[in-house]
Amino acid sequence: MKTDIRNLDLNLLKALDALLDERSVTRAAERLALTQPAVSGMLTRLRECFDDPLFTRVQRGVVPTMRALELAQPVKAILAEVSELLQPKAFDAATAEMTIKIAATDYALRAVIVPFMAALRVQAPGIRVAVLPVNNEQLSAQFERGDIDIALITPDSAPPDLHARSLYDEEYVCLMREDHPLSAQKDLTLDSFCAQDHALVSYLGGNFKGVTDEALASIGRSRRVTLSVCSFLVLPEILRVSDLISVVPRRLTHDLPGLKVLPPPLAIQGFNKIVVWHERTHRDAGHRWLRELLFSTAV
DNA sequence: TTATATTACTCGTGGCCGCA
DNA sequence: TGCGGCCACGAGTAATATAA
Repeated sequence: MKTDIRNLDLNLLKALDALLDERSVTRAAERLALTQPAVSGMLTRLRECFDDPLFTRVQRGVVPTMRALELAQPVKAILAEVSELLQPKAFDAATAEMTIKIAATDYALRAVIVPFMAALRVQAPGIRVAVLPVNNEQLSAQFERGDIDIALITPDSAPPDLHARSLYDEEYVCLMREDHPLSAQKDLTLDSFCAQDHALVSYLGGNFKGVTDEALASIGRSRRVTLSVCSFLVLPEILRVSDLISVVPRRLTHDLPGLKVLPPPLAIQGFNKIVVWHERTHRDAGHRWLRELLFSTAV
């Protein structure tokens, strides 16, 4: 039989390597944790593969042919490369160069991505981040195609086939301009809260009701929402130049000069923010490091 | 005498096929 | 399309034959 890669496997190369080192079928078998006949059989298959006797029998063992000696170094090199291939690739954040794609709402952008980026720039300056809008209906497909690597969402919109971990529990607070008439109140009353004109964020746009209205309805009260915007990011500017107040997630109220935060006068159900990712990136050292950084920077 | 090669057998795996 | 049964094949072992 002529040399045919289809009949050659790594175990045969390991046997050839052991035979070249030991010059004995019996000792090669001991090294490979096999029996002598097993290695003898492997030698037979090696002889067929390379169309050469490879080893000739002598009084105490076997001696390699010229062909076998030629193979010694290439075989060792191949086995070393395979061994290296099987080692998990080390990840060095300081020198890593990669792009991570994160699906996030503008809320998550400010609450999670901003502190994440501050730490990332220091620890891994070679890593680029692309933030994409969240598309709940397409999330699984986007992960499968590799369009996104991580998504920052709420548990109710998480597909069951993804890995998920809770990031934090968010609560709502009331936000208004610093010199707003209501800001003088130590505790915002329900009556003054309901009497005020409100602004809210409707992620899909155009909606004038949210979790605050549901909480009010449950106690038989209501409010007037006069502005609905589709982004959290413009809300502070609007509140600074108007008498509108707004109920917003607490993490959006950090570092907002000219605005005041008060606890809402009723219980409003908060929400849980989670991170989801696909099996495709689950074990990758770089992605694992990035996820841990995300968890450590989200407070 | 000692080490290698061969033989007979066992066991695990993968391909094929029929069935629900 | 998935599952289970059947079969063939390869690789292993123990026992034994053979060669240096």
